[in-house]
Amino acid sequence: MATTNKYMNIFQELSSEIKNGVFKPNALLPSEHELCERFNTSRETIRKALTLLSQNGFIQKMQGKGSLVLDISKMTFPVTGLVSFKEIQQSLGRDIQTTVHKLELIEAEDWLANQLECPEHALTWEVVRARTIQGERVILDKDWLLQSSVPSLTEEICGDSIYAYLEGQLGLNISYAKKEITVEPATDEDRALLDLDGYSHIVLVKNFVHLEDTSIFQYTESRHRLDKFKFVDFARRRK
Amino acid sequence: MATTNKYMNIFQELSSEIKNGVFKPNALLPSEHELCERFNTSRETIRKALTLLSQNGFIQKMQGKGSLVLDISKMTFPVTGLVSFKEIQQSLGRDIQTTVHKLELIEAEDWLANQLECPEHALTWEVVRARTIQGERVILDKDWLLQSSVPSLTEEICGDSIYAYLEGQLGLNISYAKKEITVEPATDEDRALLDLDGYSHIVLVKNFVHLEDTSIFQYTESRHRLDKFKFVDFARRRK
DNA sequence: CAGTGGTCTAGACCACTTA
DNA sequence: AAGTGGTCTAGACCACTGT
Repeated sequence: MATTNKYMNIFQELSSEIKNGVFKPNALLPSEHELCERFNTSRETIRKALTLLSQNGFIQKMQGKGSLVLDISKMTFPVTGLVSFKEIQQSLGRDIQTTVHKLELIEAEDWLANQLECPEHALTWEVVRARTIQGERVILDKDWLLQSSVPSLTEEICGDSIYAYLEGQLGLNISYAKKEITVEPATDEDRALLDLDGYSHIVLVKNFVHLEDTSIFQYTESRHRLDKFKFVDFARRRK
Repeated sequence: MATTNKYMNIFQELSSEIKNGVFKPNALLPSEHELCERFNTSRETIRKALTLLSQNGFIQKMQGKGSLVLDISKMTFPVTGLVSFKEIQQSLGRDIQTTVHKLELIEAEDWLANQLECPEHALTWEVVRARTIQGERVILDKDWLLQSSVPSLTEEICGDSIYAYLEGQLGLNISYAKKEITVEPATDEDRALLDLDGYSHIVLVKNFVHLEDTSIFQYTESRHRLDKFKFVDFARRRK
């Protein structure tokens, strides 16, 4: 829970107080000066925490006035950014089953080596999983992970959350990702492993995940039935 | 060009140097200490500029090593965040025509008042525009703007860029927006005003745009033909 | 070890809001 | 005028990377 960072701790404490209604929407946070006293720290440190709150949609800072608490309930929260399928569904309190259809160590073909920006024939875990929500198989997740970063992988881990294993057990440092969302014709595999319900197309979310050394170690295709797809994004205007 | 902010100027100068190849991908930026000397400023100010570069995908900071320049060309840049249709298309060098189908001042019905979080019957500009790309009408933009924020609106402005008018002429301060992306059945209006090419569904991007006082002043539905939709997102992991 | 970035401080000055 | 947030500074100490 407690990270070593002062401003990170303050951010987490304030954000959970907002979530728990200690600070209500449309009210003002205590002033930066007051927060300095409460957390016994300097103003720049408080400001780093407030900047994080602002970037994550918790508050709106207004010069001369204060920091206004935004209404999180209106934001279908935080589905944007680097959040795994499981984290999102858990936050919605959904009931999900995962079926692992494939878990193999393969050699990367040229198209895959291209996506992963790795040498051809690099050893790669290929994982195919279907996600069942409320009795319907509506998402097909296809993952490729470089074995150089992930030495071993078991069906048990894939049935749970790969992310939790990577960050928790392996201590991999994920730093950023690029997502691409498009709509594509459904493949035979989609029709076999999903309940497509007559839809001829699927929403394809490609995800390129980078480590702190900037190398790609995971490429994911998340294939969603059209009517079960939703993406929410919160963005601040950069002047 | 030159904002009053030192760190903003440094961010813009460094980012354009990266774009122009002064700093090449996979090379390191000068150290923070060196940048302090070059820009004649303190280290925290340099670090604010570098944080912006990092958040926007230009660099990856590595403790003990330095700031690595990322390969922007791989990022289909910056389609994420609060960028208007016109800005995106211009950045891709595309050839676009806009047809204004409707431009009326109406009273907000209940569903619209709900989206805009405004009183019912509030005076609202309703704008419907079709976007033609390479000869095909593939995007239908439906905008609603509160007249209290936008007193007048002409067909000429709508044919160009509403955003440029709002920020440039009216001086409106847009601060953040929430986007929702889903897939919906095409309506009769979609079929009438777009070249749907047989597709039964469209990608719907809802956009709620907020001002600095946090009020919503614009609600937009951007309806895309399935095969002409693409969304790119760059996200950093928040630990 | 020297050099890098990561965090934190105490204070300064400015711009904006409200009364 | 007093209180708020926005910017900037000069310095400190720490953690990590390389040689």
